[in-house]
Amino acid sequence: MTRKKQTDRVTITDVARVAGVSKTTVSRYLGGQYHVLSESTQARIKEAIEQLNYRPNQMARGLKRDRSYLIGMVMADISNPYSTAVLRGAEDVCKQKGYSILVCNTDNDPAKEREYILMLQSHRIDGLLINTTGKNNDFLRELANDCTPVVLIDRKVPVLGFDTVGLDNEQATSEAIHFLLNRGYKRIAYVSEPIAGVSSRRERAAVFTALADQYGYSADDLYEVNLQSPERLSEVLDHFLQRTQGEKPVIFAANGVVLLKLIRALQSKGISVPEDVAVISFDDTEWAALIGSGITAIAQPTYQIGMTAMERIFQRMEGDGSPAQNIAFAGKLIIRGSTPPVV
Amino acid sequence: MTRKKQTDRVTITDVARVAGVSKTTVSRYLGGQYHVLSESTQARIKEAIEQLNYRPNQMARGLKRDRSYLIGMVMADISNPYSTAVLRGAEDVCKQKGYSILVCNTDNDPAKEREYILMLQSHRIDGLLINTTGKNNDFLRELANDCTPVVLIDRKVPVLGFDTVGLDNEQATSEAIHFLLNRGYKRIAYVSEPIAGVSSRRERAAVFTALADQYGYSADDLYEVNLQSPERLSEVLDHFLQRTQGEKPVIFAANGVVLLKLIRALQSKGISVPEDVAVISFDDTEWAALIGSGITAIAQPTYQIGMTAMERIFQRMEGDGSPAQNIAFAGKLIIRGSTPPVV
DNA sequence: TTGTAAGCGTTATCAC
DNA sequence: GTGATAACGCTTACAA
Repeated sequence: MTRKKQTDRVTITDVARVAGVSKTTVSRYLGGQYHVLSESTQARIKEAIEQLNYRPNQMARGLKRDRSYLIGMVMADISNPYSTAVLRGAEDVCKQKGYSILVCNTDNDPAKEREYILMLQSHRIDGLLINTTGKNNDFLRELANDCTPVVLIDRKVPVLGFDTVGLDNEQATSEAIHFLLNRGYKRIAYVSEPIAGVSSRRERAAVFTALADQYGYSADDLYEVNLQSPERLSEVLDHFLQRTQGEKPVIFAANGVVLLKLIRALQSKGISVPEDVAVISFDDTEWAALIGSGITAIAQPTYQIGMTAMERIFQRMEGDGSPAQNIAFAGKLIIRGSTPPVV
Repeated sequence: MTRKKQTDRVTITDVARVAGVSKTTVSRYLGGQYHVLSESTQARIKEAIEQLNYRPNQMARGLKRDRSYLIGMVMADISNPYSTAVLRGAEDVCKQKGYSILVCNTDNDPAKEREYILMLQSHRIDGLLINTTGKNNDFLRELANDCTPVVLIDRKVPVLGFDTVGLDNEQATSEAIHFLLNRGYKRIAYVSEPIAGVSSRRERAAVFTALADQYGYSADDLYEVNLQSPERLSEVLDHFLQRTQGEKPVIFAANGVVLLKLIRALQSKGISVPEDVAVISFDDTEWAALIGSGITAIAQPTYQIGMTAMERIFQRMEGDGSPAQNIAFAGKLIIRGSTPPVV
């Protein structure tokens, strides 16, 4: 297999030579300025390009035009199906505009987040989508002085003038809790990953707390668990279920990852859903319907979130200077067998 | 919020001016050639860079050095957890080397695959990871004439001299079938997505077929289903289960996505696992353990597949001209409740 | 140890 | 309609 040297790549100069015109003319053709080109010239250039299998060099083009045709996407956890669903929406918009996406996974590590953002800046990305770790607020604030449009996904950063796209956590959480209350549940636990710094977690938890007094369940049953340590979740379950005095308990998982660990913990303890405890969760994962008689879940319009976020980027790139928007989509409650009416 | 114009970006010239040295000297500093720089010069440059918050422009650097520091990753289905797991492995290797990944999702559409590859070539990616749709063989073959290292993931392309990284499908399938036979199963159905063009599907199915005569199960129970149409899967189940004359049947799902649809179909038909039918599957998805008493599955070392693929890319970039390698990792059978011994 | 100058592959400005 | 030519921000001979 012979390998062509990179430097042997065909350039606009080659095309110009073969077509018998100047680089400028070829460049005009590439730029789609057909109205200033004669038919015959167009035809000759077209042929030369095909014959040579020419592909314009985006680095050169980008250097000159001060655009990279690259969008950065920094996600806290790419393994979360939420992230890939958002990515798909974002990508479809990008593709249509001739842009490509640089994907970075921070693993919820703020240091990685900073490093990746610096790296992306080096590539002169034209836009940046961030699902932030929530622990780089000062650093992110500096991005605001930058020229590059930034859209935050799911997680907001206080004070900043960034566009934000995500779920209407207030509506979704409230709807879910009212649903549980209507079904007759009086003892509700809310289990979340660590809330500090992550706006969506905070917003959801706040609704749980705010409605507690009003509706007579205990705000104390808000549990933060670090999912790295399974013991903690086990303790939380013991603590909560022990407190349920005859009343049917329900556990509200703050996202799909929590739900996964929760189900695992319940199974290992021999606790049945929904006989012993009811379950409801954020994120309608692909497998939620398959667990037992199905897990009641709040579905997010993830694809649309990705699309919308990317559309904001392009609007900003095209000069939209309006104040930062906060776009929140409604969640949809999918009722399944894990939350039967309390008899 | 004031927006800096892109053209106001600080350049190496600015740094040189502030530090009171030439561009060349700054470039040497950036390139890490500290041995040719005086301590005081280094210090002044360092300070200037920090003061100005300078980030080198990768497009300019890339144009000059004929390297983009970009790797393309073209996946047939980014929604598949397999893809993101591979991505994580690939990304960790990249990050350490200062490279970034351009992620493209083809949705198993050959046209999209071609478009994305052309786009990536335009960006002059330094390496390309492809999990191909399997329907662009001629197109892919042309990539071999290119200078850019290509590594195929999971799915091979006939004849081509590309490095390949994936599962040892022969070993894994064979091991799983022998496991089923040892457990006493005599009626085995293998359910796969359309096999045409996808080497991993072909390899797995071939083992199922090859062992059929030898071990007395029917090679006719190899079913190809298009997962877009749920009816087809339902028909397959009817057909197969009707054929099982008193013998305990087991269904072998060719990957995690098939498993998902399979479980859904079984549930909607009221067929119990493992009472009515046993189930085994490729891909140890995060939820496999949670379905009923757990689904027996063949785990792939996905993270390692991603790492290894990316390492091959870098080895090729660094001049390794050895013949194309075919790297196949062993799968690991995770035995759960869905395949009890036949009594 | 440092600097000058050419050039990477494009596009933009100006001329014809 | 078309073409010279000068950038874009960087690296790299070659000089000093």
